[in-house]
Amino acid sequence: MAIETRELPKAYVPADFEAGIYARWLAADVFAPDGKGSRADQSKPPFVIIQPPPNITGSLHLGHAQRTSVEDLLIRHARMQGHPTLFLPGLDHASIAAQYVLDKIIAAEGESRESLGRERYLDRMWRFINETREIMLGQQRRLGASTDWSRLRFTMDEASSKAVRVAFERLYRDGLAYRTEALINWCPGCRTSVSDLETIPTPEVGTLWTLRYHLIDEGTGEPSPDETISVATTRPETILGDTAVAVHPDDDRYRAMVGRRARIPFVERDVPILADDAVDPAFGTGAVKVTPAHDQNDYELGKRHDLPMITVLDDAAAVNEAGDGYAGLDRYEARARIVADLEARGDLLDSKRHEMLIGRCQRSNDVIEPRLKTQWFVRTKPLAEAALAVTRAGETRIVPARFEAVWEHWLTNIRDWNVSRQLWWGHRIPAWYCRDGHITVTSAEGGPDACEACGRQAAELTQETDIFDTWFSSGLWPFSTLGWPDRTPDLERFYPTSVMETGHDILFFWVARMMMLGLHLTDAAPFHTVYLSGLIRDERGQRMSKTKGNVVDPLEVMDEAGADALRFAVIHGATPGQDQRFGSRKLETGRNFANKLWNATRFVLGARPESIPAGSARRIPDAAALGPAERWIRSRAAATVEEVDKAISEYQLAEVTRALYDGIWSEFCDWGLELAKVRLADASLPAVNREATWWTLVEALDTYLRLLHPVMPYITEELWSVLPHAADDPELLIVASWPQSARVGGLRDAGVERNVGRVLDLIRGIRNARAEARIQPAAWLDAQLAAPGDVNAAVRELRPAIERLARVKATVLPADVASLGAQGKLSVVAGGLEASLFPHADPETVDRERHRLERELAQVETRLESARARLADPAFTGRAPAAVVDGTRRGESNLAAQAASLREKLGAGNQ
RNA sequence: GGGCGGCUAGCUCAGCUGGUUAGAGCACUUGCUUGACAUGCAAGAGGUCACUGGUUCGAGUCCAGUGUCGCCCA
Repeated sequence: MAIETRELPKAYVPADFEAGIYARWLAADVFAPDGKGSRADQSKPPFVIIQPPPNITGSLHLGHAQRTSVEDLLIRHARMQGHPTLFLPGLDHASIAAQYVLDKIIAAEGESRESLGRERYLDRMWRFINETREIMLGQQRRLGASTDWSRLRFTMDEASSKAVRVAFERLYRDGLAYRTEALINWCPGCRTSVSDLETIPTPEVGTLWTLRYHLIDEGTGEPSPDETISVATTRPETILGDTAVAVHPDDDRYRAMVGRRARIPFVERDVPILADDAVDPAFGTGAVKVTPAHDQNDYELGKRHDLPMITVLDDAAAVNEAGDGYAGLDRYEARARIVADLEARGDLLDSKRHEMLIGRCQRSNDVIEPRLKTQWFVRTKPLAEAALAVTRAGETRIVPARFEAVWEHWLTNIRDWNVSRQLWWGHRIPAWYCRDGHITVTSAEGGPDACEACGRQAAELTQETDIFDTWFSSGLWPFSTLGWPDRTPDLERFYPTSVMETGHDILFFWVARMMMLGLHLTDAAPFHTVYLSGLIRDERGQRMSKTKGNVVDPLEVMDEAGADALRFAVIHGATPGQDQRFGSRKLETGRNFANKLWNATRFVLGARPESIPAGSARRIPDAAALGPAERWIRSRAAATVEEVDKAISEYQLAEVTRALYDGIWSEFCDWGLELAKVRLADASLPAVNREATWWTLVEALDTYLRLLHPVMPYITEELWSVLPHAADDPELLIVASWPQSARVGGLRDAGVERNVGRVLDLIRGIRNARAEARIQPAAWLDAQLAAPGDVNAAVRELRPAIERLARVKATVLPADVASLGAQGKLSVVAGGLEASLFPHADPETVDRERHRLERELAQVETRLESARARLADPAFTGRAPAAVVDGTRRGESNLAAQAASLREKLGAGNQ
C-alpha cells in the first residue's frame, strides 16, 4: 500500500484537517455496520448503541458533547475490535419543550397558538425543527460522531408513530393502559398536565393563614356566631372548593364536633366535619379544610369519605363559575381578595410566614396546580416488577452500580404514569370515543372502522385530542428505531442493544421507561449495560443553564481548540455517575497533548534512516538488532495496551485517557524518543540497528495512535495516514484493528523494564545533582558509573544515551564494582546504581553537595528504619504474604547499601 | 424524613479488589532559543488523604460514628 509522504505542518492546527477527515470517513462508508468500508467480522456479535435523541429544540450543549464523546469512544473501540457496530443517531420531538420554545418565538412575531390554530401551528413547528435539525446534526458531525446516518431517526417520523400506536394498543389490550378521572399535575402556563417527575418540589416561603368556619346550629340550620372551627391553609382560594373539614379521630379538642357541619363562606356550602387518621394533629390548628379537587392528600381523603369534588379553577388557574363572586379572578388575585374578605368578616385569625415545598413546572417554572382531569394512565406496577427482576438478575447492569439502589427505590414505589398531554405537538393518542362513552383503541393508521362496543360507524366517533407524553415515544426508542413492531432484519440483528449511555438525571424519566416498555413489548431487556454519565458543570461547579448564561456552545469550544481537545477534556473528566466541571484549562490540556503527539510523529517521520526508502511498508523491528531502549519502548507500549483494555472493559474512561497521556507523553516522548535519538544519530552504528530503532518508534506510535483513536479520532486518523502501514492495514485508522493485548503481551519484558528503569533513575539523579550544585547546564562533566551485576550490560549499551541525557562523559566500571566510594565531587546513588561526577570544583559547590547528600541520607534512613521495624515485627513476617515480606527485605538491603554508600561519600566530604 | 455522593497539593481531580516513598493537570520556584514540540524541555517546592474511634502485621482504601457541601426521593 502506498503511503503518503507529505510533510506535517510544524504546529497542530485541527481546523486544517478535521472536516476533511470526517468527509473521508463518510466517503469510505465506514460508520454503518454493513457499510462498504466496514471491515467488521460478521461472525462477531454486533455492538449497538442507540443514541439518546437530543431535544430538537435548538443547539447541542456541552453535556451532549460529553455524552456523544463517550458513546463514540465505545463504538470506535468495538469497531476496531472487529464487531459489526451500529451507532444509531436520532432526535426527539420533545413536545412540551418544543412548544415552549416555539410559543416564545411566535409571540415575538405577534402570534400565539390560538391565533394560528392547530394546523398552522404544527406547520410552523415543522419549519422550526427543520432549521434546528440541521444545526444539531452539524454539531454531531463536527464532534466526530461515527453514527450511521443512513439510519437516522426522529421520534415523529412515521415508523416511530406507528410504534407508538401499536405499543399503546398492546398496553390497552393487556389492561395496562386505562382512562380515568384523577388528580393530576396541571401547569397553567403550558396548559397541560405533566407527570410527577416533571413537577419539581421547590422550597419557598409563603403564608400560613388561620381562619375559622362557623358550625351549623343544629336547631336553626344556620351558622352559629360563636361556635367555630379553625383551620390553617396556605391556599385560601381553595376554600371555594372545600367539601369537608377533617380532624384526627383521637384529637380531644375536636371530638365533639365530628359529625356536625360547618358553613363554607362565600359559596355558602355546608360541609361535614369528619375524622380521618391522615390528619396531623400537630400541624396548624389540628383541623384541616378538605379540597379534594385541588390537593393530593385531600383527594385521597375525599375518596375515602366519598366527598364531592368541586373543581374551582380553570385551565389558566383562574377561578371558574363554581367560585361564585370570585369567578374570573386569577388564583392569586382571588387569594388576596378572599383573605381580605375573611378579615372583613372577622374570620381571619392569624397569618404567619411559612416555609413549604411548592411544585413547579420543570419546563415553565409555573406553580403546578393539582386538578381533576380525565386522562390516560399506564399501570406501572407489573412493568416495574419486571424491570426490577432484570437488574436484580444482573441481566442488565447499571454503571456505576450504586445507582441500582436508586433504581430499586424508585421502581418499588412507582405510581401510575399519566401519559396524556394537552398539547398539539406530538403523537395523538389513538383512542376514539362514541356518544355512549365507549372507548375504541386501535393502532390502525386511519383509526377504527366502528366503535368496538356498540358498532357505531367511524364517522360518529371522535378521536382523543390529547397527545402522548414525549417519554412514551422515547420509551420505545431502542426498538422503534430498529423497526419494531415489524420484525425487520435490523431488529433481529441489533436488538437487544448493547450499552445505553445517558445522564443519571434521566434514569427514571427515560431508562426506567425503556426498560419497562421494552420488557413488556419485546420480551427482552433493551440493553445489557446502562452507563450513567455525570452532568457537566461550569468552572465554578454550577449547573449550566440558559438563565444563568453559563451555557457553553461546543462549536465555540471546537473552534478554539479542536474537536479532539474537547473530546479528550470531557472524557478525561468522565468518572461514571460523577458530575464534572469544565473549563478552558482542561481544554488546554487536551490541545497541548494533541500538539505533543503531533510533533512526536513529525519527529519520527523526519528521523527515518536514509537506508529505508520513503514510502516503505511498515516492518516489524528486527528483534536481534534491538537495544534495551527499544525493548523498553515496546514493552511500555504493550503495557499501555493492557491498561487501556482493562480501563475500557470497566468503563473507567478517565483512566483510559490517563493511561494514554502518561504512556505517550511521559514515557514514549520524554524517554523513548530521547533514548532513540542517540542511536538514530549514531552514524557509527550499522544500518540494521538504526533501522530497527526507527521501526520500533513507528510500531509504538502506530500502537498509541490506534489506542487513542476512540478518544481523539481526528488527529490520530490524520497522523496515522502519514505513518508507514503494514501490508494488511486498511486505508483508514477508524477501521484498523485494535491492538491485541495477547499479541503485544509477548513484548512485555520485565527485566528490560527494571533495568532501563534503573538507568532512567540514574539519569534523573545526575540531573538533580547538577541542578542542585548549580552546574552550568551546558557543561560536560566527567563521570564514573558503577553498575553491579546484571544491570551492567544495560548500562554499557545505554552509555551513549546516559551521556547525552545527563550531559556527562562516562566511564562504566566493571560489573563487580558495586560502589564508587567517596571519589568524585558529586555523587549520585539511584536505583542501585552510582555515579561520580567531576565538575570544576569550587567551595560553594562542595558545600551544596554536602547538604544534598545529607538530605538524601536522612530520607533513606527514615525509610530504612521503617522497613527494619516492620521486618523485626514477627506479626508482619508471620502474617503478611511472602511476596510482600520478600519485597520489604529486598528494599531493606537496597536501602542499607544506599545509606552506607552515602555515608561513605559524606565522610570523605568532611575530611 | 429516607437514600446517595463529594471532602486527597493553592485550584480541578485520579487513586480498581488494603501492601514499599499518595499521583496528574493547572498554578508556583529555578534554569533552558537542547535541530519534534515554548501548545515546549529540565530540576524543584507543596499533602497530619475532613474529623473521631475500630478491624488488621499493615488503612487514603474496610467498618461505625461526627462534621460539612451537594444531589435524588418523599
